[in-house]
Order: sequence, then C-alpha cells, then structure tokens
Amino acid sequence: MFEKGLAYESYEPINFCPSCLTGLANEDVEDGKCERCATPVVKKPMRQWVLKITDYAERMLEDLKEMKGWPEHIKEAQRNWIGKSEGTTIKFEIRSTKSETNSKSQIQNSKQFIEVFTTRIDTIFGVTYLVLAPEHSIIKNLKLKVENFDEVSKYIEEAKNKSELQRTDLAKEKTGVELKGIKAVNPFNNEEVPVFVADYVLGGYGTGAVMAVPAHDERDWEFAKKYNLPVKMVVCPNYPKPICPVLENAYTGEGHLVGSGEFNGIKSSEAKEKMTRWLEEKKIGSKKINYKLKDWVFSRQRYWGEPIPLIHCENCGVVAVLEKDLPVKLPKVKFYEPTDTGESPLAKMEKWVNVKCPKCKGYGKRETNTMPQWAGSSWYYLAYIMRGISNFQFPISKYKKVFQHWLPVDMYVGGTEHATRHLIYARFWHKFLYDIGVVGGKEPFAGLKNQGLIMGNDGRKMSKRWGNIVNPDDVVGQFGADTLRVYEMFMGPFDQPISWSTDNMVGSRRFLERVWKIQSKVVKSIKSVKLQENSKLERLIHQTIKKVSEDIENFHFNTAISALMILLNEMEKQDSLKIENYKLLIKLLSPFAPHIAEELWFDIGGKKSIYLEDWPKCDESKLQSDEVTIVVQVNGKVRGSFKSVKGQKQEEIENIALSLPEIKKHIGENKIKKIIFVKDKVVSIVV
RNA sequence: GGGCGAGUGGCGGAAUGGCAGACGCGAUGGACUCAAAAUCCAUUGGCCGCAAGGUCGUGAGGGUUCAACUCCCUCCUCGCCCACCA
Repeated sequence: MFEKGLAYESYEPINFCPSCLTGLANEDVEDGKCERCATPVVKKPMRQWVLKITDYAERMLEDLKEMKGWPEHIKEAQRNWIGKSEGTTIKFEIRSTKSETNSKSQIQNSKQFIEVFTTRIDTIFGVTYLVLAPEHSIIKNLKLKVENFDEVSKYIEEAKNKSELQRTDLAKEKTGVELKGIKAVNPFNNEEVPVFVADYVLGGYGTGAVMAVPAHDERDWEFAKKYNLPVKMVVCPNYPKPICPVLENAYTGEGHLVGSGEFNGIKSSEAKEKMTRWLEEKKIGSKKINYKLKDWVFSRQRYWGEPIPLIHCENCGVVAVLEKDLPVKLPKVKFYEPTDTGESPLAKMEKWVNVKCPKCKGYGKRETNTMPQWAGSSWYYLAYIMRGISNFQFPISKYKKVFQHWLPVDMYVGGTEHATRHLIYARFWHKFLYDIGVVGGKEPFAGLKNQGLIMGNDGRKMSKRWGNIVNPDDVVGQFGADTLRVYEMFMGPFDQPISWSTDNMVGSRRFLERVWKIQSKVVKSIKSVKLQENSKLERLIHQTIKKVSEDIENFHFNTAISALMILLNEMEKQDSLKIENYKLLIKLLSPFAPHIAEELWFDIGGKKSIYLEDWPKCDESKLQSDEVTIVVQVNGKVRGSFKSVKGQKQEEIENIALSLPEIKKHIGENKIKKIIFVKDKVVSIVV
C-alpha cells in the first residue's frame, strides 16, 4: 500500500489513551473511553501511518449492490458508515468591518474565502450566519481582522481540551463565539452575515465549515435560538399558498423556494441544480461528494502487533522493506513497557531498530509503530489457505492460483458488531489485493450470516460488570463438549440473541445419553422387527433426513436437533432397531455431536471415520403416507377432523365431512352458503 | 434523533395463510428403591365443567380472508448498532 501511495504519514491530533500511552483509532474508543482500560481518551497530535481507505469508498458502496449473500441490515450499516452525501461546495468572501484606513494598512490585497459544504444549496437565501469548526485552519490567518481574537482563541483552546467523552455528553448544549470584525458575503444576494466558531461543527468532515440556515436545519435552529440570530424561511412546504406556516422549529423537508430572488417558486431539487450551475460558472463553488468514512489510522504505539515494514533512511526518506525480508518479526524481549515519549516500546530496542537502508545501504531505522489488531483479521481467511499450502512465503502473489480456487469464502459467520469495522477493513484489503492481481475476485465473502449474541442468565450482555459470564471450559468440564455444542445449536434460532441457561443443558445431555443407550436395541437381522412399525419408522427416518439436511443449509439448527429428538423418541418405542437405521441417526447427529458420533460409529462396527461417510440421502418416495388428516371447519372454527386416503376428490371428502355428527351439530338448521376445499388438508363450511 | 431486529405457556422456543404451543426445560402424579439420586411411564396454556364438551388465547387496537402468530394500517414495549456528518 505504501508503494501504491495508499499509506501516508499524518501528524494530526488523534485519540490518545493516557493510561496505555498509545494512540488509538476511533474504533478503539468506546463512549470516549479506551476500549482496553476504560480510561477517557484525549486528543494528541502524533505521527501516525494512515491508510487511504477513502479511495475505496465509492467501490465499497457500489459493490454492495451485487452482494446477494449478505444480510440487508449489514449492508445498510455499511452504507451508513461510508455515509455518502452529494452536495455543493460554495465560497463565501470574507469582508472586514473595520474602517477603511485601518484595514488598508493591515490587510493583504488577496481576498480570503470560507468554503462550506452543503447538501441543501436550495436554502442558500436562508443563510443567516456561518460556522467554522474550532480546528479550522483559516482562523489563525484571520488574527489581524478579528477584534476579539483572544476570546476566540480561548474558546478554541477549551474545545481542544474537551475529551471525546465531554464532547459527546455536551452534544445537546451548543456553544460558540462570534468572530467580531469580519463578515461573510453570500454570493447569491451579497448579504453580509456574521461568522462564528462553534464545536458543533466537525473539523474532520466536509470543509470544516458550514453555512447556517436556522429555518431549515435543526442544529442551526438550536444555535440561532440560543444566540438570538435571525431565522429566514426560504423553502415552503405548501407552496403556492401565499402564507407559509410560522416556524416553531426547523423545517428540514423540501418544497418550493420563497424569498430567494430569481429562484422563487421552483422546487428544491431543481433549485439545487440551477444554483450549483450558477456557482460553477462564477467559479466559486461546485458539485461535491463527501463521505463520512475517514482514512484508517493504522499505527499503534504498542509492542504487540505486526511491525509496519518500513525503514526511515536519512538519505532516501521512507523506504519499504524488501519482499525477501518479509515478514518483519518482533524482537524477542522480556519487557515491553510503554515509553514515556509516546513512541512505541519498540523504539527503545536499538538492536532491532537500527538497520541498513534497503536502497542506499546507509544508516536506517525501522518504523516502530505496529499495526492495529484489525490488520490480522483483514486477511486471515487468506492465511488459512496459505497455511494449507506452505508456511507463509512471500511474495503473496505466489498463491494466486490457490486463492482463485478457494475464494471467495462461501459462508462467513460472525457477529453484527463487525459490520462497520472488521468487515469494512477486510473488504478494503481484498479490493487492494484484487487491484494488484493477487486475488481474482472483488469481494472476500460471498455469504454472510450473523449469529445471535448469547446473553447472560439474566438476559443482559455477558460482562464482568454484571458477573454473568459463563466460562465454556467449566461447562465442557461439567457436561462435555458435545452437550455444549448440541445445546448451543438447540437453544434458539441461530441469528437471534438468547439468554444462556445452564439448567436447560441437561436436556441436551439426556438426549445424547439416550442416543447412546438405544445401542442395546440394535440388531443385525430384520426378522424380529414388526413390519407395520417398520414402514412408519422408515417414513419418519426419511422425513428426518430431509428436515435435518434442509435445516442445516438454512442455518435452522435448533429445529434440526428437534427433528433428531423426534426420531429418537420414535426409535426408543421400538423393541429392536435395524443397524442401518441406527447408523443413519448417528450420521445425522455427527455435525452437532462429533465426538460421540465418531465413538458410536466405531462401537457398532465402523472401520473408518464417520466423517468419511456420505451424507444420508432422502428417498422422496418414502416420505409421504397414503393417509392424510382432513380438518373440517364450520364458519372458520375447527369442529372436527377425519382420516382419509391421500388425493381424494372434493365431492367425496365433502360428503364425509358433512356426515360427521359433530359437524352436523354445528351446522344445525343453517343453510350452507359455501364450501371451501383445500386438497388433502381442509374442508371449510360457511353457513 | 436515525437505522435494524424482536414481542407466542412458568421458561427457551416451534408453526410464514389451513388443528397455535412441535422439541426441550421446569412442574405434578405414578413405577423402581429401605430411602434418595438417576431412569422409565402419564399429565401439563387460561377459564367454566364430575364429565362429554364449551370458551378465551400469539404485545394493544383496527382491517383483509371461509380461515391470520403469519398479510395490511395505527400504536406500545424491549434489544442491538450508529449518532451534531451540514
């Protein structure tokens, strides 16, 4: 990525954990606290490596359309995370309000502009002020023009020192300071509006400045109310009614333009186009697409983590480690405490750090930042394939053919929490590898399913805080691994959150014990088994094969196990059991209880592993009984039922239904209005 | 505030227009036992009834249908994710 220009060094302030002494990316911060140690993070400028994931934003968005095997809600989450919005940038000229003589001497000749991004250029005539993010670089350039620069600096300083946590908490109460001495000029009507700095505008999105339209934006509305700024309505929802409703809050919808000069009376959508074109002609604005997705801060100041394979050379600058020297391994050390300089612990390990520059063979130092934990999980599905072939040889392009054979991953199972982190990163890496020709497909995972979270006994998310964590090792110790597997599959629908219940586990344990026990019923000769019982059982067996096979395909594991329990109940009723039938039961059970299945398989004479056997096939002809139960309804209520031969004609079935005493009773003296007949299922009589 | 899910017995859940509660847990009664555990058998949605039977019932209310847990509309509750993105 470095060589393709997709990695760059940045010195911007990032989240920093004062306890771990490391920089953190947004994904390592939860509610303003360090994910690892729950210490509130602060902002700190640090040197860091950043990957240009934003270059892939559009493709990641576009390719979602083709990903039929992914759940819609995960794709939607990714769309929101990428956060594409189409709008317009527009430059507002800054004008000084100081007297002519003063300004002439102090101000340079060149004009200064504030550029803003908006998705609602149609509301431009409603602009009553401009807002800059505290981080905005233009502020320091305005020092000479701004009369209350001290006050402004103070506000900016305070905003900077607010931790992420405070900034979230204070989100509701808006604050800001006007930049006195300057005004911004609205190019559409040459109106001068005041300029504020306020931390409700984000430095990292768009241009870091917005045009405020309190009449049509809730945040601007709140701010305007607080600081008594004018509100000017310019979009009317019920045009052409002459009177627009009095505003009690911001109207954020679209409509027809009013109070907008030559644009009056046209629709928002049309106005957006016309106004943008007007700006483009004047060269003070243009169409613009913005994404919420930010570039990926890819360095951590931790010991553990893959070293970033770069070398800093005095002569050549940053140079990539040669492929033959990959991967760069961590030095083996006893201690790896964080440094107090904010550098990675690796920086202190001089033997490891000092190397020759691969280019000029001069004096070089290794990059000491390491990769975040997301790095490994972005390609481990490739690593498994590589591992199956050899032991991670570089270059990775060696594996091209093998990757083409195995990829994409058919079914990837993971939690929903990965929607906007791991699954975005993995897709990004895969697309990069596709671009350099290592993998043949654009996407890594064809199918995706999310398992439901297993909640604690109390219905809450398992956590130390609630003391409701269940340790799988303990469960395995008490009940056995197969019981745990069966229970986990049986406890509820795969994709839904379910509370853990150790009490309910005994059911799964009993089930496996009973499977074990009916071994004693197994006979090798058919003679002792009653023929009548056999055909009924045989039908159930084939129904079970069908049900279990389909349920596994559809991830309905709970009902698959239920079907096996039903089969077992029936088998237990038999005096004796054909060995083939018992084998079938074990095969169907084997995916859920692999250990016991294998052991039983050998117990009943299996020579090779059960996992070398073919999966049972369902014989469709043996599925259905000749007999069906017909339900009889009168006025929509079930009043009786009878058994009949399958495929009976409507007339005959109706006659039987009408002759039933309980049906006669419910019909009584009433006239029959209508009879609905559903073959082999229902006769519904309306009186 | 936005998005996505989910509401069915004492509990986990099943049924995707056609007998609601499959399967499992728990509970009750019985068998075995000196006794207990384990195991096995039976019963187990509520209400009325000795019973036969009746009646109500899938978060609430309405609608479509011969028939609705299932489809449509309105609302309530809970969970998860995102959240000042201009």
